[in-house]
This record gives sequence, C-alpha cells and structure tokens, in this order.
Amino acid sequence: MAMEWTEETIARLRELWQQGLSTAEIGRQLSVTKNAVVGKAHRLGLQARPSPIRRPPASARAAEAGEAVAPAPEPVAAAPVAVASPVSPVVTAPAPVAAVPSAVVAPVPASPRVAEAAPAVSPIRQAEPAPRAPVRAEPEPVAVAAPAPVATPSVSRPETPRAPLRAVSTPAPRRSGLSCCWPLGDPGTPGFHFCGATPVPGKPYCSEHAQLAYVKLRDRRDNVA
DNA sequence: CCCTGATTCGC
DNA sequence: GCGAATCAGG
Repeated sequence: MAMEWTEETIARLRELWQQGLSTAEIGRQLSVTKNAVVGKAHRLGLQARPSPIRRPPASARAAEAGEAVAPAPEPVAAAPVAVASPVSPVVTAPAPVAAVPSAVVAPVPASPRVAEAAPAVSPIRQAEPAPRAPVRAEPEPVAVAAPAPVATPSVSRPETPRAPLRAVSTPAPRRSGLSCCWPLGDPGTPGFHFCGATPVPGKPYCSEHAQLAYVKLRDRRDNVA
C-alpha cells in the first residue's frame, strides 16, 4: 500500500508547499520522496511553482509520435493577451508568501548544535518572490537552515528513520483556526504531533517555533535519515 | 554533477 | 490514488 496521506500530512504538505519549500525539502520533512510530494501536490491541485523545465503537452507528443494528422492550427489568433497577470487565482498580493528562500527553511529535526551555530536570525524577509537561490550558489560559505526541533528535550535524536508515518492517531489540529505546525516528535511515532499554538500572522508557526524555523543551517540535505 | 519541478504510467 | 521512473531546465 502506498503512503497514507492523512489530514495532517496533507495539511503539512500544503503549508510547506505554500511556503515555497522545494519538493525535495518537503519530502524530507514528511519522509517521502519528492516525487510523492509532487504527485500529491498535483492531485491536490496545489498551484504549480515555477518549473525549471517546460514539457510539451502529452497531446503534442502523442500527435508527433503517432500521426501528423492535425497540425494544430491555432483556432484563435494569438491575440494580444494583454490584460492581467497570468495566473494568480489565489494570491492577491504580489508575493505574500512567496517564498522562503530555500536558504531559510525548515524545521527539520536536527541536532541542537545548530542553535549555537545560528542564533536565530531575524525572521527572514520573505518579501520578495525570490526565486530560489540554490544554497550552493550562495557566495557565502554559509548555508541554510535549521531547526532544532523537536521539543522533546529528552532525545538527542538518533536520526529519523524513514518512518511511513502511520498509526498516528490523528489528533488533527483541524484547520479551523490557525495552528502552529511545528512537528514535535518523530513522524510515525505515536507521540508525534504538531505544536498547535497560535501562529504568528503570515507564518505557519507560533512565535517560538518561528524563531527556530527561520534560522540558518549548514546542511539541509541530510538531516533525515 | 548537483539541484529543481512535471508528467507518465504501472501498480 | 500513489509514486518511481523519466524527462528536462538551471
């Protein structure tokens, strides 16, 4: 059986997706592959983010391969499209959320060391639609974000085994009202849950966790198993 | 090579 | 519905 997309995971997917995190990043946080993330995002109808690639529509390719029957003359002239923006059904503002530059990111369980390495940076300015700057592209030696998560003080956090998160008794913090989605505990374990506190406006986390979330980290790549 | 996201298609 | 495989651009 495939992954059980519970309300929580879907909610998290939505929020992380909306934050502008990369599919791979989201996948790491949810313990799924980027493919799963992308696939699910599509099925959920989440708005596609700028893709680095353009692919010919299947129809076009099929036609090409199959038959040259319809050259596909454009019925409607390529009139000046003018008007309005391309497609922004949802957002009204230029870039409300747009993006947490990938340089910022993630509440992934990481070692506490991060804390000292990165004393909470001020909340990033996520004002611009910043196209993701690949971390590696940064001129600076520094890198990205991190999180020290898990509030559970006890554990030093062995590492996150790719737990298929299931069996979690959906304590679903209901989407009604906003709630901090900072993950507590390891996904897949019974005690796993989200903070649930009232988030700061514009962010998915409460003030406490927002501080942890928006901090730089050295390596976002392998914090999860 | 690494990263990215999108689509296809077998399951 | 799911997501690996595959594709394709940066």
